[in-house]
Amino acid sequence: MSRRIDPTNVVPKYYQLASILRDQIESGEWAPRTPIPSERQLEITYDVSRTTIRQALEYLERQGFLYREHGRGTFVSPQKLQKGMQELTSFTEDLQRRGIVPGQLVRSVDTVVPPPSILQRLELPPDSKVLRIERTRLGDDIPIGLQTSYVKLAENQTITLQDLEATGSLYRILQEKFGIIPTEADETLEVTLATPEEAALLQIKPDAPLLLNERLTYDQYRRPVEYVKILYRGDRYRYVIRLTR
Amino acid sequence: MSRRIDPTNVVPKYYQLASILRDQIESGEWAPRTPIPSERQLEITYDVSRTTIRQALEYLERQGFLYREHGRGTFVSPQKLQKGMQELTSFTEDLQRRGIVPGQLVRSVDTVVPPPSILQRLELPPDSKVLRIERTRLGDDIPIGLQTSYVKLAENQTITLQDLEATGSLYRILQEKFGIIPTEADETLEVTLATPEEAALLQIKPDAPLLLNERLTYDQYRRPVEYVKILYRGDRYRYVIRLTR
DNA sequence: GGGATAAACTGGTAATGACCACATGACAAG
DNA sequence: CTTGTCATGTGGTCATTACCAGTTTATCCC
Repeated sequence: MSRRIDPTNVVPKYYQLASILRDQIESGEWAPRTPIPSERQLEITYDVSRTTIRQALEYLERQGFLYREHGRGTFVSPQKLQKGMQELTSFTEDLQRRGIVPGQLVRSVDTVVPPPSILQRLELPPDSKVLRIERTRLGDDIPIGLQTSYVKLAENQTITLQDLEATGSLYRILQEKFGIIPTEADETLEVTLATPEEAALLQIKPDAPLLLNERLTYDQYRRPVEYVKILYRGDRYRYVIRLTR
Repeated sequence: MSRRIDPTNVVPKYYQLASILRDQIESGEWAPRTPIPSERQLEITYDVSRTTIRQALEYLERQGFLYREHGRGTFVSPQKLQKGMQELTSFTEDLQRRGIVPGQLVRSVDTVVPPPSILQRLELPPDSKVLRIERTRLGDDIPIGLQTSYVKLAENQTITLQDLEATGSLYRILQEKFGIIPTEADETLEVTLATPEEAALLQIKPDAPLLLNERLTYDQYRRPVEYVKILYRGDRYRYVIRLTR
């Protein structure tokens, strides 16, 4: 056993346990496809109830680290499945995970009245104003995507260029400044062709094929908070996703 | 209260309860954004323990029907979020859900030695044979995608054209005939251009932009079972996905 | 040796009871 | 009226106990 569970810690026990077990998996101490100790054994080892054990295991199972077979045991997932790609992540984390150095150029931050279709998706009345952020996404310093975000904010809330350049992450700002946690999102992907303006910004030819990614993000109260449109260079970007039944 | 829980039923109580609650939500009896009864109240109403209540609620929460707010209650999700799109579904279900009549032409079913890159992804030794299925996917009788599946099967297992035409679903065959349950998958999406052959099959011009969807599917034991490549017409298909944190 | 059976595992479901953390509203104090 | 406090209701965490349902292994019997 590597670490122990601290009963006085404010972090829940099941979460502490999950962290410990995840470490054992990621360090290779427990090999893929091999069974981990049984729930009754873990109960003894870590001196917590089976309730807690199962809560931790279920958490790791949902993240793709473990899988269970009734009557046989709980097993470590093959490494390929351990990368939790099913989650709602930002562009930044996404590229980092793939070994590409992410970067961005903020082209503009302003307040506008967006097209009606976008207002409707954000569940806002006509002529409402929202924050618009236009960015160029970079991978290893090469432009790979044009991103336009429309963010629903309350009257007294705003985000500045300085905020964005300080953290680089819109999601972190939303969470830390306004307590808004992006929790769910609907996303679509389709093919389009570059307009001359888009082509210039992406340093490609007009009519070159692009991957169009649209996303509507909801917060922890299931209110739409952000509509995003990203145009990716077709030759430099690939969208990756994990699906679970 | 509509239905009751049958304690003698082989179906677990939490699952029975989840079905009942899901019906109340889908029928509109419980409106979006309104709180459902508290866990203590449901305990009394359905005469089961809070353990069971919470198991049912957690299940529905993961499916997107409910969301919780600590200290406030459990709420019905907005309808848009109730469609479980994050799941591993087949092409058929996918189109049906979007109101398009799905169809397919099975172009060929045979056994081949696939390219090394595919063998590697299926974790098979060089020169292994796999089942190849080539299909044209139709939406409202128009070709919208070319699908090539490579399926890992044991020596004594095979799938025939008749099997496929009977059910139309490869996944159902895998499950019912061999007990293989597709559980997880890694998927990528990118842009390519149509070769002359592909263009002919899809009734489009050569070099027209296509959406390339590759998928590696794993079974309940986390073994790769199927590699799929689908080429969609860029002007007739849009990929839709739900993301959850 | 072969085959049926039973014991000893595994995870899955369920009940009960306790306490904690957070949100809300009633109410008293200023 | 405003502010702070406290009671109450909500979901979140945890321990304990019991039994069920699959799987594997040992064992007995032929």
